[in-house]
Order: sequence, then structure tokens, then C-alpha cells
Amino acid sequence: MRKEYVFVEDLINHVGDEVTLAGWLYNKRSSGKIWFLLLRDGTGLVQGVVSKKEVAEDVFTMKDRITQETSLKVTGVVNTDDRAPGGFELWVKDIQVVQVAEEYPIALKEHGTDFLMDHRHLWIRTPRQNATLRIRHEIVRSIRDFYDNRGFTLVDAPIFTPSVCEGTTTLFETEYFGSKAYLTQSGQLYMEAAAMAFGKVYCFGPTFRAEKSKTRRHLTEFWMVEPEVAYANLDDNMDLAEEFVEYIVQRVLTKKKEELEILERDTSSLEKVQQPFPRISYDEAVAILKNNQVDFADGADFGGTDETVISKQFDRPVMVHRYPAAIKAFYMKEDPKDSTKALCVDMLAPEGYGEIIGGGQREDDLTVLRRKIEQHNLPEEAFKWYLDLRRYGSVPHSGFGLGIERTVAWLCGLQHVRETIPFPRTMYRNYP
RNA sequence: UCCGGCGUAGCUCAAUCGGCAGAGCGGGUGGCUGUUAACCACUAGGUUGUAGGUUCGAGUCCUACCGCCGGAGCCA
Repeated sequence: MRKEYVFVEDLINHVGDEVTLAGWLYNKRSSGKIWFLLLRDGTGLVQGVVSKKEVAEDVFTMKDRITQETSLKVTGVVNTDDRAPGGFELWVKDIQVVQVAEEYPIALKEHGTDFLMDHRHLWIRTPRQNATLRIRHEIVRSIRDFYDNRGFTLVDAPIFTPSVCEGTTTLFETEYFGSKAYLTQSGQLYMEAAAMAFGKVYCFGPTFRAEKSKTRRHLTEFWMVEPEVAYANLDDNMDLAEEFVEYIVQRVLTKKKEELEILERDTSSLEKVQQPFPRISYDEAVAILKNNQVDFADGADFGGTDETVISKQFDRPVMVHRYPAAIKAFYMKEDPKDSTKALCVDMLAPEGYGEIIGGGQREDDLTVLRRKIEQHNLPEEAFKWYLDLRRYGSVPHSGFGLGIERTVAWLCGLQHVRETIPFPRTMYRNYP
């Protein structure tokens, strides 16, 4: 990768050696005839000690020339020292400046979110943001490993779609060679086709919602993983969902301890995320709301505060199944025991983080599905290919979608999903 | 789209009843041999979001607009 420079994360293998690190100046402190620099290289932070009697004059006076975020290469001997942040420090012999940074806008002080988001391209250099995005990466890796290790085939869904998927949410419209195209809000319908071809599949990509949502749980562009399994019923689907979420959480707990510490995440609640997860019906969830004196209209969908009240009854994610069919998408299969209910499931994360999974068993009967499309005032023409799946060897099948950003926010203990994605897109932000 | 809140130095915020626009950080200058968002001294830095209005006098009160934040709806 690069032979000349050692990464901070590898210093543990170089104690006593003279090495050269390449990075950026995070901070400096001086005390007359000795000064300290904090070097950041993306893999960690290390303190360099510059002593007047041990370096050349021009190296010692470097402190007056280098500014925050100046790019530089530092050569020195690696030592362990309890006084140094991180436990290691570098006895500096030489410093080579690559570029002296202009006055850096992000001080090592508190800033407002709007200011930081305007400087998101720089903000991601700071420890907390860095830790969050590293955890995001671990979550993405664990998702891929989970499905790849279980024989799922990755099938990418298109971003441009010819028409509405669900008919409920507002889509971003774009010009497509003289006709209209829409940015996808879900790859699910395509995964249903893929499941009939590959048995068990998943897609993982960005999705887009043009809803004018202004909450801590919404972005206009977000990432979703959507598995779909042929011959799987609702119970199979819930089994998969809980095994999946347990896997992600435990992977992050074991592999990203340092990052969770940087974020000061209390992990005791995450350690409890183990199978089995509680499963309650919509009707049972409504009963919980009523017992907690929540004013709730029967048959309605749950709002953010409703979800919080429900999830606070449990110490791990809770799966709520069999919502009223009327408030769910057309493709949800009717419960054969109660046609007013749908064989769907939402998973609510603990600590008020809300819905992270939505899915269920799909309607596999051609006649019922056509009726649903008509009832939802959707153009049957647009779903011709989708209906074909019910004509040529239709089978029961199920799947769900997990929102990456909400999952990252939950595991990191963040108040807002906007910090869980490198460059968030919200109703009011399309910069940088 | 609706409801609520906030816009003061590069950044984070103060400014009492409407009465001289201030501090910390960051910048600059100087000091300090173990600092941990170091510290100490000095210093520069302002169209108080925009446009009107009330008043002897507006950062402060009123109106409209703009921007952002939080919530609702909708959803992952």
C-alpha cells in the first residue's frame, strides 16, 4: 500500500523504532523549550514530543509556522507513555511540512450543527464524526457478510424506475430522454423478481424520498438493505430479521469498541440485543398504548412517540406484526385468519430510535393482488411485470428493508440520522 | 404544508425595564521544559439575518420576508 510511512494504528508494532508518519496537525501545545503536536492520519491520533535540545533549530521553531490541519510528515522514535493520549508518543527528530493550512474554520470548540454541516467535508476529519462513519462501515460490512455467508445473492436494484413503487410517498422526478423517470424509493419489487430466480437475494443501495419530512429520523437520500426469500412466510421473515439485527449489533460491539468509546456510547443496552426478540401483534401494541394513557385512534399507524412508548416496554428490539391492511402497502399479504390485517412486521429499535425494519409476507395471489392495486388507485399497466411473478410459478415469499442510517444512529447513540451518513441530503441541504 | 423556537465578531454565546455592543475560543505579538480543547499577558476583529415601522433613543418592541433548528404529517 505504502512502504515509506507507518499508520498510527500500526504503532503498536513499532515501539522503539524510528518511523515516519504522514498526516495532518490536529492540535499543538507549547511550553517554552518543549512542545507537543497531535498528529492525525485517519487511523488514529498520536502525540509527538519536540524538545529544543534534541532537534535542529528549524524543526523546533516549526511550531510557529504550522497551523491546525497543516499536512505534514513526522519522523521520530515510538515510545509508550501514560501521559500521552492513546498511550503512544513519538519523540520527534524531523518534521516535513507538505502544506501549511490556511486558517481552519473548525476550532477545537463547540460549533452549531448548521455551521458544521456547511463544512461537512472538513467535519468528517474530527474524532466523533470519524468514529461514527467507521461504525457505519462496520455495519455495512456485517450486513454483507451476514447475507453472503448464508448463500444470498446480491442483486442490485435499479435507481431509475418507471413509476411509483407504493403510491404513497412522493418521488423525485427526473427527465429521462424525453419521458419521465423516478428515483427509486425501494428495490423490493425487483427483489421479489430476483427471489424467484435465485431463491434468496438482497439488494443494498440508496433510496430516495421526496417527502418534506423535517425530523431527526429522516433524510431524502438514505441507504437500505432489502433481503427477500422465496417460500418464506411471516414467521420465517421475523426469524431472519432478529438473527440479522443481533448479528450486526454484536459485530459492532466486538469490532468497534474504540469508536463506541469515542462516542461515549453506553453499550449495556446493546449487549442485551440477543435472540429471541419480543413479537407482538398490532392489537397488542395498541393495548400497550392504551395502558400508558396514550390518546390513540384505533386502526391508525404509530407515530414517533407511539413507537417510543411501545419500545420502552422491552429491553431489546420489538417486532410488531399484523397491522391493519388499510394502512399498509398494496403488496402486503392479507392475514388468512383476519382479512383486515396484513402479514407485515415492523421492528422498533430500543431507546426511542423507532422503526428500523419494515417488511412482511408478500401477496402471492394474482387475483387478490390485482384487486389491491385497483383499491390503491394504482395503474395496473405499470405493474404488468410484477403481476407476471404471480402468473408463472407464484410462491409465498417474504422480505424486509432495514434503514442503514437509523441503525447507525441507534448503535452510535446519536440524536440525529444526519451524522450517520458522510454527506447527508435533507429537505434543506444539498451542500456540500 | 402546519405548529413552536432561534438568527449579535471567523466560531460558541452574553448584553437586566428600550439607554455607551461584550466575553471565551480561533487569528496576531510576547512568555513558559510534560502539555492533555494546556496556561499567562497584550492585541486586532461588528451593516446585531433582510426590509419597513413605533420611539428622544431599538440587539431588545411591532409587521413582512429570508435562513436554520425542533416537532407534526409521511416513512426506513
